[in-house]
Amino acid sequence: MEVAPDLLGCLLTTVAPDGAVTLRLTETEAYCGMDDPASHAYRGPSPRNQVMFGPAGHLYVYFTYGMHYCANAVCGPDGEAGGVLLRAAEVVDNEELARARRPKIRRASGLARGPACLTMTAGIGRDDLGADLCAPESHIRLRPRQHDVTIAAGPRVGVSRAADVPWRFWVDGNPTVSAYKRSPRADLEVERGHI
DNA sequence: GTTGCGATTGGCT
DNA sequence: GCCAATCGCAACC
Repeated sequence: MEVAPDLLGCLLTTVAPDGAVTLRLTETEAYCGMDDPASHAYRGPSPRNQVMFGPAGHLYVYFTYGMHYCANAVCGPDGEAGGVLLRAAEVVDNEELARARRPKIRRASGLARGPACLTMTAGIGRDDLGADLCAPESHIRLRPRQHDVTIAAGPRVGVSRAADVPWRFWVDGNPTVSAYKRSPRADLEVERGHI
């Protein structure tokens, strides 16, 4: 959890056959392993989530809604399943390639606005599951931020459980941060809780 | 073996 | 603002 705000402003460079794109992270969301009902790791290790239980600094990629990929930076000690969902970013290098990958997006701020948009623009897919984010020779690298950022925090997006914990972090005022939409299921959970 | 639904997006009303 | 698209996981029967 503590890592999620620290990732804001960090640079994510992905190298693919068609070129390299560098993103600056503007929105992240923490998922805290087996204590977190909203985490994929909540019910223990499985073939799908095993990367989350491995050492920190690797990439956990999952496929959702039959069409989208989302990416997490694994954090926390080996054996504990901590992850930070990369929700949004701004393109800082090779906007031309980023636009080529997302031809229907007009505004630069929309290229990596949302977790699945981010993976599309970065060229991240299933093959990148488990990639080492820290190794210098890795095709996906995460580098520390070079400038301070103003951080805001709030409830997580799109999760049906534990949506009330303020584990979503973003760069305050940044246009690439998606507008907050509360999960309809989260509302159901809240209503249930009050009845 | 079957079923329900998801850490979503983009297009249409 | 609402809804379809589309498939893998995991909870059930």
